[in-house]
Parts: sequence; structure tokens; C-alpha cells
Amino acid sequence: MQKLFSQIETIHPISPAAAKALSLIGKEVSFSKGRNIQEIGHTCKTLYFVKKGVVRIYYFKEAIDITESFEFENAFVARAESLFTGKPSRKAIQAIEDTTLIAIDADKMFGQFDTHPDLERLFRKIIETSYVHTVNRIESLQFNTAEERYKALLKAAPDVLKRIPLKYVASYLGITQVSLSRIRGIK
Amino acid sequence: MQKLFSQIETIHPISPAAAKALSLIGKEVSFSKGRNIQEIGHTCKTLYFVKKGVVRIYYFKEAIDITESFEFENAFVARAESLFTGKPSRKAIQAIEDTTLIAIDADKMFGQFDTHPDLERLFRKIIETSYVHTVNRIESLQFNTAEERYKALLKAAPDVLKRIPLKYVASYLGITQVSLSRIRGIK
DNA sequence: GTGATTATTTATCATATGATAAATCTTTTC
DNA sequence: GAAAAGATTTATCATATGATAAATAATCAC
Repeated sequence: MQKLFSQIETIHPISPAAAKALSLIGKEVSFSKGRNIQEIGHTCKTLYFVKKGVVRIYYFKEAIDITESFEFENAFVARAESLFTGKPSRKAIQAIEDTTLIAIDADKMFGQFDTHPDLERLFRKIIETSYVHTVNRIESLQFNTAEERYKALLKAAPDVLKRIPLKYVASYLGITQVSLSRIRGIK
Repeated sequence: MQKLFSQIETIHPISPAAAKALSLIGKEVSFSKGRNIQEIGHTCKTLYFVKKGVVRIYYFKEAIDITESFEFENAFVARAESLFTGKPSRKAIQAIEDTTLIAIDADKMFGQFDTHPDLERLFRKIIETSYVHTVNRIESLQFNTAEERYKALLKAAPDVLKRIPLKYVASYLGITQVSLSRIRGIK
């Protein structure tokens, strides 16, 4: 879990006691490429940290597979709309490469917040960062053309285009795979 | 500030001491219709609570006015991408009706978190709720047609269409005003 | 209340993206 | 390493939405 704690250090350093408590909650889990880490219909009770690999959150809209987001090494992943509401999620989390994560039981972690306020603060900062990302993403989807979104992604996260199949990138950008291919063709 | 504390009660009740601390930080402010509450280029250091009225967050993309979001009575408003990063915001907050808000100085409030962890928890829950909204909004923008988005808004928040000029609603939905008018025309 | 301003709708034409199908190219499996 | 499965590209046609302009309707200011 060294990698998790190094990452935490960059977000909000926590006391040794809080780190100890967290380390007792986190469990390392691995999933091979293509496997679902959490299934559709399951209520999200876990915060994941990506140690190695890449995952995506996806769902189906009228039988069409839509990728909501990708997360790479050192990122945290959860289906917020389920974790924070207690409702079953219509979304799944899937390993895009062979992936190793630290699974943190959310209820157990929340249970430590009274004892370790620094853990709560860390968690808050993680959520704040995710929130800022979604706000920026809305801006991109709201009024940029598909081509602008593709180029912005290419610039902001070239890794996505190297490690993620284009069919997943397309729906992430809010377009069909054929459109993405066409956009890429224009040089 | 009664209204603020009633709303807090529904999110996460706080101790009288925390409420007292918060009440010393909050200041009631009013803006007449059309006035900017915070300007573009300003770094957001304030969390607002809407006591009466409606506000929107907006920005310009190539001289076109784009509404990012609306907030009505009992909602909290802040420009997250600025408040949580410390960078100047490209967005403004504007009163759409004559509006009264409670302005909460963010740094002062953050400064109370060590003393009042319940205040931090309340704030975290506010952010979590906002985050869930943005995640759902992304889903809507990512693959729903303009017509689907309009109908969903009509169903989820009919108030928006009653109280907000359509030109603002259009950009909020990610379409032009002319398109929105066309969609509304189809019955 | 009247004129001026602003918001909304309607019309026409242009274009980006979708849908479908088929042709390549790549990866997986045995 | 050959066959099968899956991913990507290319092509064609259809359509939703954009851009622009002009007509109407609503609101505001005095």
C-alpha cells in the first residue's frame, strides 16, 4: 500500500494513527483485463485506489455501452451517484488492463472519521478534486465540438489515447466510434 | 439566517457551537436582478447560500454567453473550479431575479474545521451532493439528444423553465436558443 | 401607457454527427 | 501460426442542430 500512502501525501498528509487505521481497512485486489470490478445494479460501498492498470466506469443506454470515465494509476475511483446516495448504481467498474487496486470499505472508512478528522479531510479533498474534474468536463461537453473535445483530450491526457481502446474513448467524448475515427482521420 | 440553518438541519445537523461560529461568518447580501454577484477573473473565496431569488454561473466562450448552472432558494453556490484550486475563475455568478444570499467567507469557514469537525462534515456533504449532480449532468450531456435533455429538465425542474429566461436555459442544455425554441415548438 | 429594448419564435440553408454496412487491420485463442 | 473474434477505418446517406435573418411577443423605462 506504499503507493497509496505516497499519493495521500501529495493530497493531504495524515497522522500515523490515521494511516494505520486506513491500512487496516484497505485490501489489495486484482482483476484481469476485461473483468468487472463492480457490477451494474450493485450499491457502491467501496472507494478504490488504482495501484496498477486502468479502469473505466460504464453503463448501458438503450443497449449501447457508454464510458463515463477512466481512471489510471494513483487515482481514486467510486461511483459517486451510488456511494453518496445509497442507491444501486446503473453503472459498472471494469478493468481495461490487468489491474491491481486497493479496495477501501467506505462504511468502515466513514466510521473512522470521528476518531481521525484528518482522514475525513483527506477524503473531502479527494472529492473536491473529483468534483472540479466533473465541472470542467461539463464545460467541455456543453459547448465544444467533438473535434475540440478530442483535441483537448489528446493534449490533456495523451495516455488515454495510448492505453484505451478507441471505442471506449468515443463514448467518453460523447460521440460514436465512427465519428471519432473520422475526426482522427482529418489531419 | 434561519433559512440557512433550517436547510443545514436537512443535510447534516451541527452543534450549537458550530452554528454560532458559522453565524458569525455569514453575511446577508442582496443583489438586484441582472447584477453580478461575483465577477469573471475573480478568485472565488465565498460559499453562498441562496435565501431568496435565483442565480446562475456563466462564462463566455468566444463571446457567447454560456450558462453553466442555476441555483434556487435553499441551494449553495460556489465556483468550484476556483474555490478548490485557488485559481481565478473564468466564470461569473449573476442574480437572475432580485436575490438575497448568505455569503460565507470560505477561508474563515475552513479555519473553523479543526474546532468544529461537524462543520467540516456538513461542508463535505454539501460538496458530495453537488458532485452527484454534476455526475448526473455529464450523463445527460454525454449521450442524450437536445430534446431528451429539455424534456428531462422540464420533468426534473419545471421551476427552471418558469423562472429562467429561455436564452439561459438553452446554453445550460448545450444548445442554441433557436434550437430550444424549435424543440419547444414540437408538441 | 408608449416607445424602446429585449426575448422568443419562425424560416431557410449549411454542416457536423449519427446510422448502417462493409473493408481492413489487430489481437486473441487454440 | 492459422482461424476466429474484435477493433478501427472508410464510405454513403439521413438527420439533428447550428448560423443567420427576420418577424412577433414580452418586458422595461420614462
